[in-house]
Amino acid sequence: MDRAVSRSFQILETLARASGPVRLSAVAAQTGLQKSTVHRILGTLCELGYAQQEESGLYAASLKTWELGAGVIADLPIKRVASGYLQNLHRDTGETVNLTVLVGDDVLYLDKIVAPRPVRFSTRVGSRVSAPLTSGGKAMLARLIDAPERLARIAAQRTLDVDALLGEFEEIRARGYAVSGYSPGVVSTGAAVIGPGHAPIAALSVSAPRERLDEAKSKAIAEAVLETCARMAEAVARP
Amino acid sequence: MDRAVSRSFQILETLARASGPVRLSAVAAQTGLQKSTVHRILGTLCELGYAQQEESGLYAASLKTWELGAGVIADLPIKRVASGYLQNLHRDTGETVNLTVLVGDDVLYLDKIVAPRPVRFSTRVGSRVSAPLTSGGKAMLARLIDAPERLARIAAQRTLDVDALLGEFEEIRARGYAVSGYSPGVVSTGAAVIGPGHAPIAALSVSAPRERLDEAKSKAIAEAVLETCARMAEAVARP
DNA sequence: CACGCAATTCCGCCTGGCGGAACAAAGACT
DNA sequence: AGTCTTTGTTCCGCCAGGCGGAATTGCGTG
Repeated sequence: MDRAVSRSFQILETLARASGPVRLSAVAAQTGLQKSTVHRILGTLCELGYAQQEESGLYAASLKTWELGAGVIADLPIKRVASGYLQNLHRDTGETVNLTVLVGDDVLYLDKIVAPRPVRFSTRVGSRVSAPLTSGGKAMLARLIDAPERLARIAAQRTLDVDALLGEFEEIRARGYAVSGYSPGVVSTGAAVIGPGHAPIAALSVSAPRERLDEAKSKAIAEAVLETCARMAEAVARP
Repeated sequence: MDRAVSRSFQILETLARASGPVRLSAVAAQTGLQKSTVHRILGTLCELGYAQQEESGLYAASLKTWELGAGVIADLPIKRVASGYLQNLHRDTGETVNLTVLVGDDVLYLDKIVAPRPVRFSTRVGSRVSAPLTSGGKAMLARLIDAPERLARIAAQRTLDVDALLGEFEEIRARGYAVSGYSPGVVSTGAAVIGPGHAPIAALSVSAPRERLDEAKSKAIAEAVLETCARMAEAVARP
């Protein structure tokens, strides 16, 4: 395990996570590394173009870091197809729509289209949330045979009503979509995109503030999500 | 300059750029590194979660790499505002719209919304193209005082008609937008978003296949681009 | 002007990265 | 089936390069 490599990513991560440029000593403090070590590695990162030093001396991750990441997602089959379906879903519902995948026990937000009047507590593209807290995450988990084990593992780390969730999963499998409201005042409706091999490969979800929803609109959204997921699954199956 | 750090990014870059998983020996060949070195560093990258090894033995960059990049763009003022304006521009024109920034002498594609019937030769989000080849790039360059020097520098590396471009820049400054057709059969119309400080901070452009364009539509697109850029500049100025 | 904090540089110690080579495993070709 | 090739992995001795404590410089502040 190359120590310098590990440290360089530790440092780049703190830069990327920070909002705005950050001082050298802050990086050192946050990573627990020696200032001189951080200085040297930041020097190399700057030389390589992954970080930049402002005139003020502060450091920031550069767009080259973003480019690197953009490269890995570019040839992800899901992402290539999804964009069009996301647009359709957004057009049909008029609300904020999300594309997520399951990564470990979390849901990772791959893409989103925000509504003209966006919801307040909005997740960022590139952020992770514990899967059972989100509609898309629940929709995907419900389609996995090892869902009980997964829930048990997750419950070991955060309070979670496993039995209630397992019951909810039955319901989700029956009607095809999941509902969640972990952000206050926001209702999310999500469904899984089933890949060839019957495994959920992604989820689409629609998030709307509760006050914009009545029964009819909720139903319309649920149907739109289901319909779009089905179409997208087809598109993924035959390239 | 930490050698291991530099090498680890070299390796991760080749993984990210590749389409699909890649074999260890291919990485070694492409980077010119020793197999054992690549193996060790790849091991580290896997441990850190930035790369993954498939059952078949092939290696690929992981979504964590994408997450890292997503973090740096998340708090970029331009990107935060742009999304809505991109959507508007797409709705108003019905064509593929792009958001680019100038990085060095290249234009970097930050975001795009593709038309239902997309153009054939489409640039990828996260890719770079030499600035003077694109409409957005020309629109931004035309607003820079050191444009002549920049063009001269770029011309040293690729064939470029500097004088013609400088003339074109006059025109671009006069009417506000630039036109380009470096992809065969595709016409792009772009304009710069001027930040506080009178420097171009980004560009919006619309790409459409020539056969879908008549004079009226071209004019409408140019106006929509100009209008949207102006509004976006306002939005960036006052947070 | 003096103080304090942050960035940078220095330098000797020594660890951890390096790469050639050997080994194992999986195909490919005859 | 047997051989040959190629690829992934492991081993190990050498020593360059990374490490970090401390000293120095530079900047902004009271």
